[in-house]
Amino acid sequence: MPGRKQTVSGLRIADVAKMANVAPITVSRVLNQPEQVKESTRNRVLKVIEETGFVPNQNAGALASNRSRLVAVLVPMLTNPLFSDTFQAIAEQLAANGYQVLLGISGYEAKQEQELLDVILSRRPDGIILTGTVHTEPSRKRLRATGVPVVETWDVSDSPIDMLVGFSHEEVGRRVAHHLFGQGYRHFALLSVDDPRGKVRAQAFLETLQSHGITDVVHHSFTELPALEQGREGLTRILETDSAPRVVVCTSDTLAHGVLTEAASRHLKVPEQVSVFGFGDMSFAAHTFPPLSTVRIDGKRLGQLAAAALLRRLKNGDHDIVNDDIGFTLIDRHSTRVQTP
Amino acid sequence: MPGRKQTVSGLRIADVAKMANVAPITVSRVLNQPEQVKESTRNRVLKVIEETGFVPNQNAGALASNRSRLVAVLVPMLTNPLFSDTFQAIAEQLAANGYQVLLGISGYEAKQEQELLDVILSRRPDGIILTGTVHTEPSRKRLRATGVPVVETWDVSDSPIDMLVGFSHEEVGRRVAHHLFGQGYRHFALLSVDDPRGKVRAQAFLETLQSHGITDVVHHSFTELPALEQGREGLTRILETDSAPRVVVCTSDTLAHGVLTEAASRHLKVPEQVSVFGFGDMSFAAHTFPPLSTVRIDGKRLGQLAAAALLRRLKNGDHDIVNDDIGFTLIDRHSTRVQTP
DNA sequence: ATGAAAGCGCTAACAT
DNA sequence: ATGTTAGCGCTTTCAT
Repeated sequence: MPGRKQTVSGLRIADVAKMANVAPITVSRVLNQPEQVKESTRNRVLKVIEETGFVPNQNAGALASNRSRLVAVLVPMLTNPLFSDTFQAIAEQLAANGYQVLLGISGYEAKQEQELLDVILSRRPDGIILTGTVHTEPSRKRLRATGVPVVETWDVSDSPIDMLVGFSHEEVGRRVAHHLFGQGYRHFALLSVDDPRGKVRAQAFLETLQSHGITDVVHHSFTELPALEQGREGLTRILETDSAPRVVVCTSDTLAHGVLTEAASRHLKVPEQVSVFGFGDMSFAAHTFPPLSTVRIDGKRLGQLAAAALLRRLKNGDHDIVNDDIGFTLIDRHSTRVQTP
Repeated sequence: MPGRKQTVSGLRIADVAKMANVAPITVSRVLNQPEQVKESTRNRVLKVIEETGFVPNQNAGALASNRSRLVAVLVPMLTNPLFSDTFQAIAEQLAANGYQVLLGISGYEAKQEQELLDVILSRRPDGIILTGTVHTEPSRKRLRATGVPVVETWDVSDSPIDMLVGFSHEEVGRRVAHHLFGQGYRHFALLSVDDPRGKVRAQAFLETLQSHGITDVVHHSFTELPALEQGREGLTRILETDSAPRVVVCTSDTLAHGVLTEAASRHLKVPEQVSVFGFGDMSFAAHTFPPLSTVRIDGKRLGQLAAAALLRRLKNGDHDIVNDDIGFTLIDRHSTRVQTP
C-alpha cells in the first residue's frame, strides 16, 4: 500500500466529513470559503474540527488547488540587521494574510541565489520576494518563465523581473557626496564593506567627489559583514595614513558606530576633529554619542510595500506594474557639522 | 477536470521519464536515491532534466512520501539580534542537509505561538525548532501527539517536549550576582526588558543579591525590545535616583551599550564611576568603549547543536534523548573592575 | 447549498 | 536495476 497516514490528529478531511454527516468537499469549503456553507452546517463541521483537533494537510491542498500559500523570501544574511526590519515587516504582513514564509538565505553572490532558486521553486511558492536586483541570467529567465509573482527589493533596476520596491544606491552615494561637499567638507575618508549594494554606494560617492575635484579619498574596504570592530579598525587605519581633520563616510551605520567608538576611545572630538556619516539610520543611530548623521532608509515601510504589492497580485489577480522608489533622507545629527569649516 | 498543470518548466516527472525512455519511478530515484540507478541511465535522465529545466513538485513528493523536507523554525522576533546567530546557523545547517526552513514569528507570548502552531503543522514539517521552553499546555500536547521531532532552544526545562539545547537563565542571574558581589561591588542597579527569559535572569539576580543582604537595587524595566535608547534612558533614570558609584547590570548587551554611551556623553568614567555588565556577548561587546563585561552565550553553537540534534533524528531515526546545557561564560572586560573598591 | 467523481504529481510497496 | 500499480489528502469541475 503506497503512502501512509500522515495526519496530525489521526484524521483526514474525509473522516471529519463522516463525523459531521457531510461530504468531504463541504469540510473543504468550511475551511476555505466558509461563506459558501450554510451556517448550521458550518457550525456542525467546525465543532467536529474543534473537538478532534483536526489540522488539514496543506501539501495535499497545494497539490490539488495549485496554490501553495507559501511565499519565499530570500535574504542575503540573517545576521545583517539592516534587513531585519524589512524581513520582519514582510513576514508579518504575509502571515496576517494567510501566507507562510519559506526562508532562503541567498548570500551575497548571485550564483548562490541561482542554486537556491530551484530548491525554492520545487515548493511552488505563490510568490517570491528577493533582496537586490542582481541576479544571474538563468535566474531571471527561470523566474519569468514560471510566471510566479516576484518582488525585488532594496534596489532599483531598469529591467525588473516583475515588481520592484527599492531605492537607488547610486543616488545615495551621489547625494551624500554633494551634501557633505556642500557643507564645506573637503577631506574625505570612506569605509565600506564589499556587499554588492554597498559597493555601488561607495563607487558613486567617489565619482561624485571626483567631479568636485576631490581625488585624495582615503578608502578602506572590508570583506567581513559590517561590525563595530571594522569601524574602529577603519578609523585607526585612516589616522595612520593622515591625521588631518576629515569626515569619515561609512556604507553602514554599524561601521560608523565603530568609528564613533574609536574616536571616543582616542578622545577625539566629534564632529570637530573627525566627522562621521553613516548609512541606514538603524535604531541606534539617533542614540549614539554624538548622534549619528546618516542616510535614513525606511526598511519597515519597504517591507510593507513589498508585501502589499505581492498580496495585491495574489488576491486580486491584478497585473499592475509596480516599480516603487521609496527614496531616502539625509539626516544631519551631530556627528557632522553643518557650518563651513 | 480537477487540478491544473502546475509545473515550472511545463513538465512533470512522467514527461521527463518518457523523454529519457524510463519509468517515472526511475526519474524519482535519480532525484532522491541516485545511487540506486545505473550510471548510464542516471546520466540519461539527468541530461533530460538539465536540458528541460525540470523542477520537481515537492508538495506532491511530500504528499506521496510523507516527508516534507520542511523544518519549521519559530523565533520570537526577527529584529532581536540576540537570536540571529542561532537562526542563521540553524538555517545553514538545515539547507546543507536538504531541508527548507519554514519561518514562524511567535512573538513573546505562548498564546500567540499556539495559534501559529496549527498553521505550521498544516505543512507537515519533518521537524520543529522552538525558541524557549514556555509553551501553552495545548501546544505541548499537540506537539507530543503528532510525534514531530521538536527541539526547544535558548532555555532549560525539567519536562522538555522532546529534545532541548539551551542554558539556564536562572543560573545566569545567580552567577552574575555572585560574580560582581565577589569582586566587591555593593551598589547595584538593574536594567531589564521584560521578555520571559530576561525576567528570569533579572529575578534570579535580585534574589541572589538579597541572599547577600543587598536589597536596595535600583531596578528599571522596559517593555520595548532592547535598544541603545533604553540603555541611555536607563542610566539617566538611575543617576536621578542615586548618584553613588555602582554597577549597572543589564539583561541585554544592547542595553549595556546604551549605558556606556550615556556614560560617555556625561563624561562619566567607566568603570571608575559607573561599571556596566551586559548579557549576550554580541558581536560588538568586545569593541565598545570600554569593552563590555558580559555573559557570553554561543548562539551560533547553540543553533548548530539544535540543528544537528534534529538532523540526527531525521536521518538516522535514532531516538536519543537530547538535553544539552551549553552553558555560558562570564567575561570580564573593562566596563567592570576586578579589584575590590 | 451540497455532493460525486476525477485527478493534482509524486513515491511506497511489490514485482520482475 | 528497473517497472507496475495504487494511493497520499485534498480540491476542481460538473451536477443536483
